[in-house]
Amino acid sequence: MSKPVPADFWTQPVVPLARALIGTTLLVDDVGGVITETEAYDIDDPASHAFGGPRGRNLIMFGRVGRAYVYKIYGIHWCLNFVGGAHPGSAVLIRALEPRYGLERMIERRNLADPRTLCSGPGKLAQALAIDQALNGAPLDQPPFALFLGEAPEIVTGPRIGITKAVDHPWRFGLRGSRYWSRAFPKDG
DNA sequence: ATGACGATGCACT
DNA sequence: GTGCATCGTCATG
Repeated sequence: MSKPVPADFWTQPVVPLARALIGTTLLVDDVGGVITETEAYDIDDPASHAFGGPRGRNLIMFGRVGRAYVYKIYGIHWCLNFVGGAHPGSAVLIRALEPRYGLERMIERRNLADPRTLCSGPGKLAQALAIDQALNGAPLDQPPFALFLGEAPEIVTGPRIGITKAVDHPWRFGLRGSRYWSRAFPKDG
């Protein structure tokens, strides 16, 4: 963990932003680790909650950058996004991280001890870091959030997971060689 | 290893 | 009523 996030970090286009977030250390209340997997979602993107313009739950995506967008999926799991990009209506889904800090609290919350699967998926990550609706709209540069850039790592790329529209956009990014992904990336990536 | 399936709430038609 | 930016469990190869 090293330098804090520069002020213009969040206003770069969302795809480079999603790449830049790989290798970043994310803490929520001192629990977290190194982000190993992200996905970009943009406004002109049928798979995005922002598609079709500002309404209902997606309003946060059209608000200030550098904030959390948290939503519930399948009635059960929470998912954490970072609002950012060159224009309103874009965000980065945080899909996985390598646990480094607060392992005991993650293990409690997940009721499972294998570090490999503690945060290997957006729903698991949210559960391990106690992300829920209460953090929707919360600024990422203030507690309980803390974010620290690392050295720029090597990145692998692939199609996004779990969507049925715009399936061919290669907007999923991973920390090359990490064992802490939700699923493998296709070869060559 | 891969695949089916249910859980459970809410946005949208 | 339908469809999710998912996960754990169960079954089968």
